[in-house]
Amino acid sequence: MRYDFKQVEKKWQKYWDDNESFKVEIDRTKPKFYALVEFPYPSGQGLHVGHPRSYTALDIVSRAKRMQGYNVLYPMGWDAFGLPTENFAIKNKIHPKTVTENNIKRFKSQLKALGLSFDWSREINTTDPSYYKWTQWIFLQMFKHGLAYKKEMNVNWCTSCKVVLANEEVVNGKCERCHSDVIHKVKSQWMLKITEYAQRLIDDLDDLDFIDRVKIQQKNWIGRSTGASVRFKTTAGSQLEVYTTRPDTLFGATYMVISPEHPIIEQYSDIIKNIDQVLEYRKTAAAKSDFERTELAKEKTGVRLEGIDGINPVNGKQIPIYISDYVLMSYGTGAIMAVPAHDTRDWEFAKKFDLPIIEVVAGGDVQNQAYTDVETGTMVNSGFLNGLSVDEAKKKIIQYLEEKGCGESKVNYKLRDWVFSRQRYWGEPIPIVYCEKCGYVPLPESELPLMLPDVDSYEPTDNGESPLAAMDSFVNTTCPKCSGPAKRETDTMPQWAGSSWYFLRYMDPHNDKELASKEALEYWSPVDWYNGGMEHTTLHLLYSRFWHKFLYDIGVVPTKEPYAKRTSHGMILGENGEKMSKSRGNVINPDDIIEQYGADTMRLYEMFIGDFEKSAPWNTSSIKGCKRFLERVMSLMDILTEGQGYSKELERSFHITIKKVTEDIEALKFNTALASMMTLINEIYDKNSINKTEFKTFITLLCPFAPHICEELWQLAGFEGDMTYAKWPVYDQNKTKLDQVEIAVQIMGKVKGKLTVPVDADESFVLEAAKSNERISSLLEGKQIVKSIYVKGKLLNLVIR
RNA sequence: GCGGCUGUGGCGGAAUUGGCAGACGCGCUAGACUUAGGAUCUAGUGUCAUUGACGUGGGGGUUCAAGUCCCUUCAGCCGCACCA
Repeated sequence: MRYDFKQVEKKWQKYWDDNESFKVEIDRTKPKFYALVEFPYPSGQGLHVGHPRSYTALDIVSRAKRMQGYNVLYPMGWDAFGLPTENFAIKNKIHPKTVTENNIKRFKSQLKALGLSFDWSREINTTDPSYYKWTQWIFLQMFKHGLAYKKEMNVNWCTSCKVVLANEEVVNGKCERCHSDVIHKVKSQWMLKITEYAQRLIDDLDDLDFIDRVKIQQKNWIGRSTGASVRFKTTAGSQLEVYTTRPDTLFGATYMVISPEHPIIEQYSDIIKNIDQVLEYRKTAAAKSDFERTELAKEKTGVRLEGIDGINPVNGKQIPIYISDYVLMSYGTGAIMAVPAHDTRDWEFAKKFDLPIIEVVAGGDVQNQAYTDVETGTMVNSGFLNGLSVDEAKKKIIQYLEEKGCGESKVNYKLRDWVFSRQRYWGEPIPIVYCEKCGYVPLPESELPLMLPDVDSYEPTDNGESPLAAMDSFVNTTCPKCSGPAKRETDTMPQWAGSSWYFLRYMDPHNDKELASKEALEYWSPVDWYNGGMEHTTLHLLYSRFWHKFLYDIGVVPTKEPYAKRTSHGMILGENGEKMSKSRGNVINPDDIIEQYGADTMRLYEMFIGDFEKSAPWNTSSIKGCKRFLERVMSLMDILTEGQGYSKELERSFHITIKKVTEDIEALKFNTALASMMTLINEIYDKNSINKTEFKTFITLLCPFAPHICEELWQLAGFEGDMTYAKWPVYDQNKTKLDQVEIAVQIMGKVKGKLTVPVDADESFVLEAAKSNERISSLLEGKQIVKSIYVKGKLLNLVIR
């Protein structure tokens, strides 16, 4: 039978739409299953071939789960605020709203052409005021709970986007998006206290079914370290506090270093004799971009603070204090004790400035190289610590510091608070008003959503102000508290705001009283399976876990974690094995593939391309294999007989295939699931007939992968009911087994022959059978069997002498 | 530098987790059908050698048995990076 995919696919896409086949409601008679894929940013380029890999995978899971009796929520929406849209709008003089609408239209039709089983009645859009009302509402709750605060601080500033960037958005000192230089600017910014959740964000990973590399990457990003806080007295009287992970090496501290921004410089500006030189160094450091700062990392620079020294609390020794940009103000206390013998950076600095290097952990050659091994080594030159191991010394020194009141154990995190302001137009307005009298005042919830106004120009400004700042009618307002004159916040939220909670909105997308009803949240939470890209591990995934934990704390959501399971797909590369990009000229347009081969073939190919979790190069000629397979599936109609029940020849193969496909879907092994169906169809053609029962099983197994053709065949074969909710086939473990198996006979580990034996034959039986085999017996002639190893159903290995 | 991952035919990739390496697909070779084929079908396809040997980046080890475990080394990819 001919396979007219164009007609078939159109027909069933229309059928699913007309019947709202995938629409779900709360149904307590069924177990629920919430499958989620990262909603796309509707860019002007349209869908990338990478998108369908993730969407098809969870579509397969969703379709299989529906057939297995689950009430499945598989939603889709648009993460539509963001810079590219705004930049396109500026360039082409179209309102970002219009650009967004057009892009969404295109994306939506592309997704529909793939036959994905989304519940479109739950479609959401982060730029819709009825959506961002609740994004703003969550921000207000954070503000009220002290988690959103405004702070004058040194921020990352992209010189091209003209916008502040979060630490997570700076890559190698460049803007993640446009790769322009990132410089530092002191600006007043809205911040979110993600650091308050650092420990819980680490701890709660333990109970989650996330792939390991996601857990590891999040833990590394949060960067917990344990050490001690130590307060050094100074010759100027006051104290200088440092953080160290190696308090055991305190006797080896021969100098101290403060970061260029450290406030002690202001404090002692009249005591520091070379203050001009110090301020000059600070100025130079500030002028460097992040990129230069890391680029120049090899060569240490610094200036000594003349006229002020630190005093080592364990031995009273006076040690010099330096200012250097290898110490960061944003970590720990912005000051360190330097132990050149046991820290590589301190060692380099000490060599350059000719400072003493005192060995306090034996085992290395500290004049030539810092010795940083903590596993072995004994304390030396360390007074009361001498002879102890590093671990013991740590405990003892902390005890000592606590007794003396000049230090204690301390935990530090690399994670910083989240810079939440953006100086751009196309984002959620921050619902805060500034009043001279009352300070920062939250908008009353009744005034939400605070609508993003139409402005004359949404060009970004060089002075670091949002385009909204130029709009007096928006800016000038009255204080909700005292009714006096006040000014609105004009920065907007970052793109990550709307996506930090969107999975909750899908549960109850049209609710105008709450972000979602208690009932819906209770029923659908948590997301059972969330698939998305590794690139979001330390951005969206971490941010949304943070928001969700906050919402849990204030009693809005019922679970402390949003996602029960997280998996990640590999990238689809260009045919040349490089990352697909316009500049490399290796971009494959999904529209072309669907046009030429059809959506089912496209879906199959994207799953068959390789291990789902690994990246794989696109190969247009390989698609043919999937197309041929579907044509062979269609042609099963030609050999279909009226018989019922599994035939003798195929029964075992069917049970094996059902088992394999069922298990592989759960395990993300879509490639081998398909391979097993290909093997089965090859067997069916060898036999050259298939009956009704077998056919039904086959197309049911294939339906999640290639739904259009299977629906068509379901109808052609005259099967009853809606295929979307057809019963998933079950396998019988006993029927996957053979009565007779072929086992390998090895001599000294090399295969020398094959034997067919009953599946549960014992060793002596097999040994006898082997001996009576002509070839084997000739090899055994004159030899003695020293040992025989028998693995049931697999092999017999004889060790001879 | 730190953390993580990968290395298997001409290509994409399988391998029940220590048990017959190369499933499945692409490509290729030969044949059939055909006015024709970039369609379809059939057979073959790791390498070398006429019986057998060698083969999972290299070297070593454990084991009756290693792609899988251990040590070592090389190559590539990704993430973080002066985090004290």
